Amino acid sequence: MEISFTFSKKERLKSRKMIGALFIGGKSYLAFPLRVVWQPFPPEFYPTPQSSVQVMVSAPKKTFKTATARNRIKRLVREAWRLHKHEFYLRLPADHPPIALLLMFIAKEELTFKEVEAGVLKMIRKWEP
RNA sequence: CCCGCAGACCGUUCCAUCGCUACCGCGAGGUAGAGGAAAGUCCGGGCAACGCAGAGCAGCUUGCUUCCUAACGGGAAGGCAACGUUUAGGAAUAAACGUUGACGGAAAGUGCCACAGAAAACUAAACCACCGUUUUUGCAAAAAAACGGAACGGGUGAAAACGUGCGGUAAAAGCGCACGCCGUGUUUGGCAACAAGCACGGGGGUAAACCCCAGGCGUUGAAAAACCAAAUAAGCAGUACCCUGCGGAAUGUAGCAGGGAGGGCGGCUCGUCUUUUUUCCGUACGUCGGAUUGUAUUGUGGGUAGGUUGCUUGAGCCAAUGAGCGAUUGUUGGCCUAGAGAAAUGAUGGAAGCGCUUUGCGACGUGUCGCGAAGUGUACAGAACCCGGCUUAUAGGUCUGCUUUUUUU
RNA sequence: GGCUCCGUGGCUCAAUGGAUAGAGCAUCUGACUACGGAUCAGAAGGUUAGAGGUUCGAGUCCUCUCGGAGUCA
Repeated sequence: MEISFTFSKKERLKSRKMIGALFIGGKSYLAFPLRVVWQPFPPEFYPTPQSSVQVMVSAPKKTFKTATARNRIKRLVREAWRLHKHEFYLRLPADHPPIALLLMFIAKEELTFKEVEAGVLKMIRKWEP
């Protein structure tokens, strides 16, 4: 498998409907400082996902008041995912349906890139289909 | 020079690696990519949809004048008021400079003004003190009581019925006079707010209490709106709801048997159960035609998921020059400068710049400057249709003007 | 992105522009009791979210800021 570090529009979760479904019925687990929520796409889902994994990142407004702080957190998490997502792809069975993935940042203060990267690696290790 | 205040402006840069969004290119790749507040949403517009004869009422909102502007609750210039400082005056007050001002109307009306005080607003009101007359007491001075005069003084209060001074009087009072404040009318100056003069008058505060006067305002906001369009509901249009035989009725429109087709149940080359529409009309008497209702299905329709447009060339930016005290604006030339959409503009590493602290060396005017080292800081904050303002946040720096103090000459 | 509302002791709420902002629960102290509860008496606890203004006087009226809640597909 070719290792790619890109993170384009196709790999982002953009469907409002799928996001709503995630919050209602997604499976979740904790990998501090992240809380992971995920769910496979239903087979008849339209528009058909272009990638085997679609990811979104969120940071709560309650702990990070300013838009700048939230942007910073989301960029760090997205950057860590971009650099390590190929490891997740290796753990994914070939015949598995496409999945939607939500990474919620739940720490109370801003962390460094190293700490966020460790969290993303932990999250990939803990994932089980 | 330092500090402070006011105003205007700037508000990090470079390299490497891995990325993101848009556009261009067949491709390799190339080009562009947050702000002064992008923020708060406090105002005003553009734009869009819907509504709309005209006028008024209600509601909301603005409030010295003139000007600027697409418009504004914004800005400019001016007027007036309050406060501070200085000067003049015996004082009320005036002038100059600075700062601030939601700055129409309280002599249209209504309400309110706690406590204290005699009285908080009817040409009002007599608590103490003041003055006169009468009576009583007393040698007298005077005291007490009654009646009357009188808002000058005291006291209360945030505020006491124009202010200061002189006259006047038994004592007093805008009662009279001079100066001053204020209102109305009028003349002059000014585009106007307003100012000055003259005449008449006499006035508590509160309109960010009700209210009066004058001006303005249709409603809803890009989740607006237009287009394409899975799904699904209503509506509209079309099609289907059977075949064979027997047989009843004519005052009627039904029934029976078999077959076909669909569905359910039972381990199933069968069996069994069930459905094959409802209501009505007829000039038809053929088991025919029409209407209606229901079901199924096709099309249409509608517009959800999703997509496209709106979406960045605009009251645009820069420069020169003309008009204006100024806000602003005319002309000419040049430029194109983010366009995302659960939401891009980044991450990591390394340099540099700037500031602060500590410290070493040198210079001189002895607390500053220059050079070097170490540590540390580098803010507030992220476009969401677009503009014009206001308000709030902000490390550090630059420029201009000014007050006071200190030091030196 | 737009709109509406709210903010008063630890909690739940009052207060017409007018004295030192009041009530219940909770807290503390004392009494009662062998002890505790209940009861009785008393006390403490407030920058009325913050700042500025109007007024003689502001929790209340006006402006701005901060925080919170709700609502519109």
